[in-house]
Amino acid sequence: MVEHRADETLVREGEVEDHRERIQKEDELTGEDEVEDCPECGGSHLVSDSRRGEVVCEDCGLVVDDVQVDRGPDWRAFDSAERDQKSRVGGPVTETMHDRGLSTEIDWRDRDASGQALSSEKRSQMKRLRKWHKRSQAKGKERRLRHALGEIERMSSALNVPDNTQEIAAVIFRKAHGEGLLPGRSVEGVAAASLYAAARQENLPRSLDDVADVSRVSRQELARTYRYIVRELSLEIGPTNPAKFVPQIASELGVSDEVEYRAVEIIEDTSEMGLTSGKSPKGYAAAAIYLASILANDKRTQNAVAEVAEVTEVTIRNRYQEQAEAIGAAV
DNA sequence: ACACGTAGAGAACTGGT
DNA sequence: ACCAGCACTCTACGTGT
Repeated sequence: MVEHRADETLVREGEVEDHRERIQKEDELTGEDEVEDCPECGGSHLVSDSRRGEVVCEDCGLVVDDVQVDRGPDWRAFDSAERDQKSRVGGPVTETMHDRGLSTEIDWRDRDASGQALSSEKRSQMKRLRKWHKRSQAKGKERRLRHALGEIERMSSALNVPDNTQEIAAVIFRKAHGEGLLPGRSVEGVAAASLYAAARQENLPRSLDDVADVSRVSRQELARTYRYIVRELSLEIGPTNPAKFVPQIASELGVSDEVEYRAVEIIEDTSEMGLTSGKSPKGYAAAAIYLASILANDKRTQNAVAEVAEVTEVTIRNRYQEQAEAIGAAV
């Protein structure tokens, strides 16, 4: 009864607290902090997320600055030994290439760098080289990896998934591959599931349907594979905290700060009682805002709230009554 | 107009076999 | 791997204020 869907819309009981702590830790690490006002809506909820390299307005969702450059190293070292180990020079090593980008390309054309045809002696030498190069590159496992990473890249670009999330997907796939989770499952399915898991981990709003649409597997297979790899790799996928949806909906509705504040309060209080478990976080947030708008004398109609939150009135009705009862508010 | 309730459909999860 | 059962959401419609 506690969790009956692993869908993106779900909140799992017990994970909420853990997740909150984790988010807090992450925030400390990445230095997520408030900056000026949003040029679009004037809201004061601009948040700089250096982990994702974006400055985003929590009110209207505007990405103010997505080319924020992280000038620091992409690793952290705590002593000099570690620094020696992690520091590196050379081309960027990327997880999205099957050999992490450490490849050598040998052109198939028998031309030298200036376009001149090669001598026959050189030609046969190149032929030998190509043969061994291919053999060393793409035998068995490696070929599958390359196929999968190609898939991840294709789906990522179709879904507008940022590069770093793509890299995370690649890491997840490598892990699944390394743990021997592939036999019996399609490479495409695991690749798609890895991408979906990466998006979930990064809190990117990509639904199962979105990913299934661009993948070569059915939604069902994707969901099954996703659950499987999450379980087998013990991936920590946080539940979606309903409170995350509050600023967006509140600002679109144009309610007072008090409503927003009280809505978050309602969510926090009631989720402690396990009311969010199994419910759609967005619908839950919408209901809290509706209830808060009544309590704060800044009432919006169910219809209006339902519209901006993209849920139905029915859902709001059901949720807000539970919430009202739970916090002992007479409505 | 707005709020409320309900029925039936549909999708998705758990647990059992 | 399939099936039954089930909580949840949605659509649709009727009723009450």
